[in-house]
Amino acid sequence: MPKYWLVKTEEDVYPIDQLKKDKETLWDCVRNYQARNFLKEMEKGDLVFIYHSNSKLTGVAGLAEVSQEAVADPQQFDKKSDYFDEKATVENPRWFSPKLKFKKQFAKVLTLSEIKELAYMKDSALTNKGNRLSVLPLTTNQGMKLLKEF
DNA sequence: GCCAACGTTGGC
DNA sequence: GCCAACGTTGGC
Repeated sequence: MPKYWLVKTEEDVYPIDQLKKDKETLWDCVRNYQARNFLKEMEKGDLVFIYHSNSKLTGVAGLAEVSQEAVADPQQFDKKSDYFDEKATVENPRWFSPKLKFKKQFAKVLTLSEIKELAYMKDSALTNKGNRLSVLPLTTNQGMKLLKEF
């Protein structure tokens, strides 16, 4: 049974269209411990909703699948990267990135306000107050029902 | 661009 | 370990 997750990306930075073109990408540059821990928990075959935050249309735009479990995020070792972390070493990396494979782009973006009206989405890190986490788990029930909205 | 809600850092 | 100051996220 695959688990369900939701990851955020800004439409300007890495939209679902780009994932579609790339077919597969390393989900890197996440620099938040809670989010990192969820990235490490992802298993091959898990389903991941792609959410556009800070965008013209804020909401769920598509679906991806975990194609490889998390490895050390290479950006943390690259001095020239904005995501360089001087406290991270190859032997003891701090940040991790799974590989995500494009599955589908939804015909329309399911907006945050629409998601908030769905009773089964009432209790999630996405709809609760705060909503700053960029990687979050959904329950199987939420994931399965959300898929049917498209 | 504004602002609420966090998360992180660093002094003590 | 506490907490103020600061930085970031994300909705609007």
